[in-house]
Amino acid sequence: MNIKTIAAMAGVSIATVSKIINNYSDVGEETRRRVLKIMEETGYRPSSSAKTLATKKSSLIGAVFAGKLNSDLNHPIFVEVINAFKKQIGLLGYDLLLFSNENFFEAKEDYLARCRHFQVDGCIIIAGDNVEPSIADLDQSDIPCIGIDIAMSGRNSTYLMSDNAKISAKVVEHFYMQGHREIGLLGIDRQSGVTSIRETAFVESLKSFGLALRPEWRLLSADYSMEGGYRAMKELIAAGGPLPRALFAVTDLLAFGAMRALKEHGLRIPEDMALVGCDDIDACLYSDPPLTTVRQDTEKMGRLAALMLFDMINHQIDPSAIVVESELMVRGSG
Amino acid sequence: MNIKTIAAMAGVSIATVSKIINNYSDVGEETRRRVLKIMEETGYRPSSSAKTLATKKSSLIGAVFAGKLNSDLNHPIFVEVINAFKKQIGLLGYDLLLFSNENFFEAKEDYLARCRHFQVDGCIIIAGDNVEPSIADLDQSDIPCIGIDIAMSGRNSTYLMSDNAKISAKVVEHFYMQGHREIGLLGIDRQSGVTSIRETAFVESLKSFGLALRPEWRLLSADYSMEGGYRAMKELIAAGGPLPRALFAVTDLLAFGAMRALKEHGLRIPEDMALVGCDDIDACLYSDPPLTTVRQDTEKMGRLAALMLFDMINHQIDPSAIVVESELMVRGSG
DNA sequence: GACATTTACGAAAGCGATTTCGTAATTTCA
DNA sequence: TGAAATTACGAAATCGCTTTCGTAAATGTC
Repeated sequence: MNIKTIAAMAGVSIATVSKIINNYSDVGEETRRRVLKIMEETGYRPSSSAKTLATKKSSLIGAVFAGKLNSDLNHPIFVEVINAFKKQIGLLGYDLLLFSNENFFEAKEDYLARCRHFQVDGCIIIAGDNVEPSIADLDQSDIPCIGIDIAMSGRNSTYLMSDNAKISAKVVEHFYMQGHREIGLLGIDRQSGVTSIRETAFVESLKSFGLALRPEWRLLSADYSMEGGYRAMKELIAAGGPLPRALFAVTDLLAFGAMRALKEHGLRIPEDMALVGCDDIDACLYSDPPLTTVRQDTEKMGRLAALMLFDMINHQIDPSAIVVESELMVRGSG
Repeated sequence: MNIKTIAAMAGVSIATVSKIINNYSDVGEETRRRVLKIMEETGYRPSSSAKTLATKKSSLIGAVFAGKLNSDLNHPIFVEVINAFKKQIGLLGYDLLLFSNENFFEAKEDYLARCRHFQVDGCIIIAGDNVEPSIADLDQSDIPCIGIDIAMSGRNSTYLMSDNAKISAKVVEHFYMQGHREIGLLGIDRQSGVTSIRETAFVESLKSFGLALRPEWRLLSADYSMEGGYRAMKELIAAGGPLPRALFAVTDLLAFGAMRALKEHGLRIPEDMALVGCDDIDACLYSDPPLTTVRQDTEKMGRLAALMLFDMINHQIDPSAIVVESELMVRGSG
């Protein structure tokens, strides 16, 4: 079932059928109706590969998961972003191509080559920590790209991220308003990614309130797991020194770990220690007490990303980066 | 940068270049090396659309989210399955095409048409409740399909699901061995999908132990949300009658809801009521107490699905359905 | 009524690959 | 050494669609 079949059935040339498909004006009204009817009846759909070959447009958006979360759809925040993105981009007539990055046959993951291979019209890059350098090629290429949680600098690229500095400021202010002065930070043993922005901004923010972060209250986890948060808090308690009365964990998972450690030692949340996480993953609602946290508006992030990318593809505008506001969700833990 | 460029640079015909790309044997060793070198240096990659057009194979797997979870990547279990699937299918040389199903311009979601449009080599169908009828067309088509949590019957289709009946049996046995005889069920106000299998199997299993499910201990939620579980449990408590000593929730989220309601009334878990969920979503580890649940081996499910689909595509075998064993994860709640 | 426009359509040349088949050149073998 | 077999390559058709350009017929204009 191809364009030739339709043309033959309608008694017209394939050029005419093509013109009807693409809404050209130089087709007679009666002919158009006749061909349209046949297409409807036969359920004909033009081949995407032939169309792409001819037009160099694929109506496909490539999705790259870069850095530490390589290939991981299974990330509480990003899956929400990509989901919202997919919805919106679908409304705009595109489908999402998830690049596999498990192909050991290729020494290096050359995302640019893969984008060209599939002739994607645009690309979304979801970034964890330690993004691989090949992303830079994509960034600098002529393919419209939008980065999530990664700063892009290319002429056809832009990015979108939460205002991570503001997130920390909001938490500090929240603690301060509640009367807390003994405040700790549970962070990550790493110097890259959005969480490190949160950490430094948190310290800065404390300063602006005339507070300093005591070194022993700066807890460090080796990873983002609950286990990491648990261990860090255990160590702090074991050290026997005074504990902070409020703690900001740069990630909800870390907060859950800390929460467990605190409970094991009979400490109450928030009475003995107020606890605030970051990201607002689903589980915040299921924990006991429900975790106070900073909500990243993932739905908005995904939707905006799609809208921006669409604009870049179709009007080659050169947009500036987008910063999405976050919201403090005050629940039971602090 | 196309095959013609490479051919010109190497001083051979495009036919020869193509043969080298596709590992034909009738190419001289020296020529092969020379062309390969040029391809390497220029970073040339054949166009996917041209290749697909010529071969009718796209190296693409279509992913359809059908039924109640329409378009929702954001589902605790399925996202893990699709993630594992993506990994494995990537190793086998395929990429994943996520169909958008938000395109209002098409009255009905004709997945078969879209598969043909993109000439996907195979298709994975992730199914929630109330699957739309158009899935049947896909099922009966010549396109190799694998269903997750949906029974497929087509000649080129198969499916994979957890042994949901066994899941319930395991829970009943667990409760029984712990000495529980007063057992309740928290289910869904619906007659389709895997959870209803769990419900009926649970009742059957109780019977096999000589137990009956008291009607008032069969709690019903309108949806799968935590809120639903919370409300159902609230009502049961408000009714004032005797409470079961053990409860199986067909979904972890429902269990979390019930857990909250119980806590609000000062009831302890598991001392006053043992609670077991189903699916083992991440949050089970973060709840207090950690939720005893039945773990679906999503990693295995995704991997097996990919392997099966690959076999179906490449050896047109006609495989039988796969049932994946689940495992009871005994944690703090029951 | 003669000429200029407009309308409606089709022929044909791509797009970038694959694949069949033909054919020189080379090797094998009796 | 001559015929047969093998090797190494290329010409050309093909996949299904888009798009330019040409043209016959219909329409408009004065």
